[in-house]
Amino acid sequence: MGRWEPGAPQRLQRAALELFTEQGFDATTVAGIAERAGVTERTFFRHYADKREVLFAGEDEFREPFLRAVTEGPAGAPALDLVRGALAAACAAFEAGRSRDHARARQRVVDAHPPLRERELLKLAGLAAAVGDALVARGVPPLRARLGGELAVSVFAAAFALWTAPGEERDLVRLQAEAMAEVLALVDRPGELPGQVPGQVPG
Amino acid sequence: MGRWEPGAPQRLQRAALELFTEQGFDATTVAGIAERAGVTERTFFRHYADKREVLFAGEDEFREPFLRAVTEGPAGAPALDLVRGALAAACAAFEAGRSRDHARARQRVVDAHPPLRERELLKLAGLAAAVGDALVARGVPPLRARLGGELAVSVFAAAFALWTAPGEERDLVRLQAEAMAEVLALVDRPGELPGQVPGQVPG
Amino acid sequence: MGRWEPGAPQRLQRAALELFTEQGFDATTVAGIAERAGVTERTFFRHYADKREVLFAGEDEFREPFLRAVTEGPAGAPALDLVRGALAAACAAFEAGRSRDHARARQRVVDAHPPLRERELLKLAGLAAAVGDALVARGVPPLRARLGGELAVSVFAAAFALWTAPGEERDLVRLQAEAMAEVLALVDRPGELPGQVPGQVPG
Amino acid sequence: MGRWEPGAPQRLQRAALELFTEQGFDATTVAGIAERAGVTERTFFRHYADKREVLFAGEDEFREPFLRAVTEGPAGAPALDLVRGALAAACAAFEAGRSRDHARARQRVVDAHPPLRERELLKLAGLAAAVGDALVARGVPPLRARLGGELAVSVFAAAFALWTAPGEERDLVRLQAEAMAEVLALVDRPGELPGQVPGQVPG
DNA sequence: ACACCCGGGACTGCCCGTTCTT
DNA sequence: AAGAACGGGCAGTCCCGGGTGT
Repeated sequence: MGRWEPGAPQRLQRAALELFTEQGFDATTVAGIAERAGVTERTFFRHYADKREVLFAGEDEFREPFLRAVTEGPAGAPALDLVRGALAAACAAFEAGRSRDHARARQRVVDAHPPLRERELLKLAGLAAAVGDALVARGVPPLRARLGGELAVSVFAAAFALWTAPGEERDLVRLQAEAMAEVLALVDRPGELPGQVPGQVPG
Repeated sequence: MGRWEPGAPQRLQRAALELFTEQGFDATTVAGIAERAGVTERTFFRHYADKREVLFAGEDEFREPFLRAVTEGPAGAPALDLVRGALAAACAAFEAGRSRDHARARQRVVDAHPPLRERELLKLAGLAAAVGDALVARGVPPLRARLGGELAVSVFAAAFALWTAPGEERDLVRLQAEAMAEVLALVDRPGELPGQVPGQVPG
Repeated sequence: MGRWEPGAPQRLQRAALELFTEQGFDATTVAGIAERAGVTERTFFRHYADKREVLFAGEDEFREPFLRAVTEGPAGAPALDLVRGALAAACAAFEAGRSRDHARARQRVVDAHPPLRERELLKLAGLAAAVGDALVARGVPPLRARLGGELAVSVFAAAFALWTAPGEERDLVRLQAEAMAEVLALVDRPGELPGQVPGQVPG
Repeated sequence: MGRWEPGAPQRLQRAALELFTEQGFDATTVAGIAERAGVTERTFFRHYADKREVLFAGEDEFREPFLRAVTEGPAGAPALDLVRGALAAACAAFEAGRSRDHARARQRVVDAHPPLRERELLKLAGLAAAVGDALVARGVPPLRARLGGELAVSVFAAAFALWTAPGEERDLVRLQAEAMAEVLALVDRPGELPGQVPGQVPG
């Protein structure tokens, strides 16, 4: 053990989320975050590449399961089924992670500040591209794969937004299923109506 | 008439695109851009809110037609048809704008630099949200509307990426139609096969 | 007039010299200099490229006369005479500049701190090279010109070191003449003895 | 025996020279040098006091012979003869050291980067001062001794510069002799003409 | 709308210290 | 002795904003 309190990254994350919430992102300085965490500004940047990254560290936790589900999905499955599997895996990984309250608090801050939104969108776009590449590796034509990746991320993001909305109690898997059903309804696919969990046949 | 050469914004845009291309985004300083444009650094920030914005000024040209097509689409039309109309309007507006060569050069730079990608994604996300809101105003349920907006932007972005790809010669409308067809194929809608322009019946 | 006290560069120079004298170069921070000068750290770097440069700004005052004396010296004069002329011009320019007390204080600090010595040596080497180039332009062979430039600077530096020594009262011209005489004595040139002003023939 | 590859200093020197050559001094980070050498940044600073020192380690190889030649020169010899002896000793020591190609590569880098030039000049100034002190110890008057030390170093540096010039094939002793002859020609000492090796009497 | 001067925060790099390990 | 891991502290650069005068 060194001379310092361990867990500097966690203290920095916590301090940053608090300060961003209390006074906003712009009004918060890295020096202020570091001070509250009991380290120097220099140490902040040793752990996080920039002021925004402190809210996004470890957000790739659900990236791996997401991609693995595509890569290891059943052979010969249509692209949409691979996407469905990926969404299910991502939901499972995510709900096993941080608490819903923490996710809500964090998302409130991110949604309120364009610089943080930008970072989040970049991460999501990277995930969408990775899913697209994985679909290509499974034999899906490139353009369709790209759109499949973006659709997967859109559905996930929509479900996540609902999950972190105030008052919402339904769980992530359920919300994601509803979002996917809305996509199908959007393109007017008969036999699946919005509000139903896919796979369940009415009547 | 002032003492200075007019057209500072144009000179700044041109200088920025050149320098970003020559030496990369990070290695280019605002002072360098201003110098090449023959103005001071301070003047740069009078015209553009930040270093990235110089590549995105006036990019909302196609935002208005996009939204108007949704707002003024035929009453009672299904959401997907409104989206289709918006895409067509956006393509028309875009092809009437700057040259394809300029778009290619600009897009090369944007794609190569994460900070510029972030800004682009934020603008697209804003557009998607606006389309979603417009769909809501047309009676589409909120979740479906949100996904419809993102789908519209995904399709447009995919078509645009192809349009600016080196060697690609097909026009934007055609590429957008193909992208939309791929979306339908993805969700396995019978009667429309991928690779075909929708409406064209095989054989 | 702006909102701020004018003369920021002068205040910074003065503050830096004081602090370097009081607490040494390393123990002095740029923030401390700026604070004493009543400006921010940012302003310090706007005026001086680095922490050392604050003691060397405007030191080229004697560079121009030095070089001009070589360039405009009498046609056909031997290299050593051009050097002599340059030294005389430099002495004149220097003594017309800041006070001897200031030069003493500044030189004490520079001599005591290797980083400042390095900067000084670089400036002197640049001057020597410029004199060498000027001599080449006057027809002196390159190698001899280079050595002539370095000799000129060596003599000037030696005289200057004496001039700023505590207790020394002789003026710069006199000291420079003695240094030059020592060079001649060193290479054992008959007819000119050290301690005499060159040109004066004994007996 | 430790677990690590031995010879870290050599690997660091090699890596630094390569990187400085490839991308310049400023663009090269200590972390980059350490990575290429297969050690950590911290280890770099255990071996070299700063980023520049890695190119100057062991450069004092010729300092000792240089000074010894002055200290142990013939009693009663004139200062200039002691200087000559020192130069001869330094040349011998240097040519026994690293290869001429390595010296060329290193010198190219040093000459191209002011921070490295500064360090080199400081080392040379230290040598000149030491030679001056040694001359004082041999009875040379202080001012003349100082100038003698600087002259010795100037001549050596000029010869070294030629020796590392591209295409130059003459050896260091020869070049040093020519430089010394130019000094004598500069002060117009009769009986020795420039371009001749001293001691050779013209036909 | 441009010039200039200055403030202030983000971020990087150099360099040093300590502690634990081998 | 040599190295890994972690943190402190300062120099220096860049982005961006405010103010004032022309």
